[in-house]
Amino acid sequence: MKKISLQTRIQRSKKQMNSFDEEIAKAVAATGAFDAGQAKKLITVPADTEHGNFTLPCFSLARSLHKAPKLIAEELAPKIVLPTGLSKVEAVSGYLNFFIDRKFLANSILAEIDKEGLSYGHISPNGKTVCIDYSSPNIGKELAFHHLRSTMIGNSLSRIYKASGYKVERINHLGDWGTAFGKLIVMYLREKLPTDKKTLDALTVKELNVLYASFSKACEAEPGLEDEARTAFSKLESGDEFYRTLWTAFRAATLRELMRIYDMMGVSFDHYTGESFYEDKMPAVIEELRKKGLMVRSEERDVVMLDEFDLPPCLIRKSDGSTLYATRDLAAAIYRKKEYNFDKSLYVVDLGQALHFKQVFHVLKKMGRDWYTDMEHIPFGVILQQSEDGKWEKGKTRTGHAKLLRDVIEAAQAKILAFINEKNPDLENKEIIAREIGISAITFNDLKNHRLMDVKFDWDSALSFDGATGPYVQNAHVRLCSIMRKAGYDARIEDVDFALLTDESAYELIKTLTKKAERIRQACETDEPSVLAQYSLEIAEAAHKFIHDDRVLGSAEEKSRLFLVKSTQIVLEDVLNLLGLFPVRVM
RNA sequence: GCACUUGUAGCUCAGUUGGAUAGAGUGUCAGCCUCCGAAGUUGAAGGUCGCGAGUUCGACUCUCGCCAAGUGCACCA
Repeated sequence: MKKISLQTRIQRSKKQMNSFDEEIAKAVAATGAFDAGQAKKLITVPADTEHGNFTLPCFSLARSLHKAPKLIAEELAPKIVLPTGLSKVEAVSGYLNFFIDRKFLANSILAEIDKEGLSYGHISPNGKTVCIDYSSPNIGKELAFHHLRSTMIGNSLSRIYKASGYKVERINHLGDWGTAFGKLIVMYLREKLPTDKKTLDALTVKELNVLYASFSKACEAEPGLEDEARTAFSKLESGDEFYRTLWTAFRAATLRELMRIYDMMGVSFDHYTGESFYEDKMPAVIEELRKKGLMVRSEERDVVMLDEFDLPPCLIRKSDGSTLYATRDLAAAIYRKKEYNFDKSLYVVDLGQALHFKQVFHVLKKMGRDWYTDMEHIPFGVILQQSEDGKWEKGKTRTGHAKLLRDVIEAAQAKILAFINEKNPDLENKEIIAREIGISAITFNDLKNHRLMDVKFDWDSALSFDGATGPYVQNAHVRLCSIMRKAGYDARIEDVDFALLTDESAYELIKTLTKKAERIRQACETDEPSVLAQYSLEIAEAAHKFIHDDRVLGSAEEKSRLFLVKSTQIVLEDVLNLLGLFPVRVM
């Protein structure tokens, strides 16, 4: 007797899985009522399970056939020869509803997860490169709470793109150049702080932050200070060695603290090419603009006019000759295209800068860089916190009242730790686990809704274990791990009887697992980590319900159910990874 | 003034790309642990999908016009 290899079986079932809609379309077309293309377009997944796994509305035929849709469906249903893997077709009020064979579904999906593991649902390399510019904080300031959004959205997107087959260049475009450094230098010298090497090497961000605050304060009494700062930056830009020494020290101090926090959050980058990196690449850009006659003199400044796009002019150089944000972004865009030859270049930056990016992209267009269409601003809303009078407000940076990210992380960790001490005091490494859960909770709170929504941050709901939260999703993962641990052996697909995984709870869970590839695709296409955050909730819910309804250990169905537990854990772990959450195994 | 973003249950939000009776969480009320983590689960109540037209068999979804809130709009980034 010939045995069909597992490999062949999987390939066969996978093919059938991915083309259910096509198979249905073909089967329907065989009746002569629809053509296959038309039918495939109409087939959707109904919201309600009662209406099957796939549905085909027949309303569009009503006119051409001069018949009620209800009748059309009823006449069609008995004529349809069901493709493999489908168990029945039903005609209900104008819809043709198709039902998948539960056993077949369980078999094909679990075999696929068994074979592909964590990368189930991923796409193999497509040879394309995407640059993702995220986090990009300003040097000299500590990471504030609102920097979290770009960091976490970008971190998640970089993982999602990698899972979608892209080569990803993760870029931290540090704000390490610009007038801000003029301010720091002015203040540093004004306060007569020591400038010997030892002192400079030991500088901390905290001290720099104090300098910023005192600069703002001093400005109120002495408005001329702003000009002084601009002059100082201009001097730095033109190569003053002493200023350069100070700048290097400021940068190094900030970077040390940044790295510490990124490590803690599990965030990393391939390139720390900040704005200063493009310092020597800007003259060529300016020269090109001049040569092409795009740069004009206006009110003492050099600008590129963008009237034809209904946009305000883009400033290239200030009246003192120093460069601006846009100049550096132009140089950076051109450098990245040359260096990485990207197919896509993303900028994860808050919504407030939409106009700036529009301008930069259009200047590139005028420069004849037709790849400007591959660049995309990925905007997001701000983080709001509730004030005493109940109003949602932005955290403010200028007044220095903004919450520091490290304080927020510490507070979250403490809160989770207190909870662990109450529920599970003997847990090993509980400080680290508490920190991972705390960071995940904050991250999840940030990613669970659409990017463009403002995040209304509320401690109690973000760190709660109930509802749509990070801890809730992690708890589901932990419970699955716990059952696997207690089983004491590794579940194998050879021991599974798929007929035992067809009850309502198991079926719903399996159906949820089938959606992974589609959700990753959707998250990537729309640059929306929230798609996967919502999906993780769906998985957690279905998993909770399954282990609530279907006893695993000690049951007659143990081996089959344990395998479903394992498969679910694998899917959930990867989704948590894609979101940038820590998939903890105990808590 | 112009541009962009957002309006869905008391509150915080989903809504599978135009499909069937608009769904979760939270809060309120009522259930479920001799049983793998109750950090869970079941149910009740809660709606003019901002307003008004249009497109069509069908609109929370697409188009247009209003209204409200937020954010940008030439020497910060």
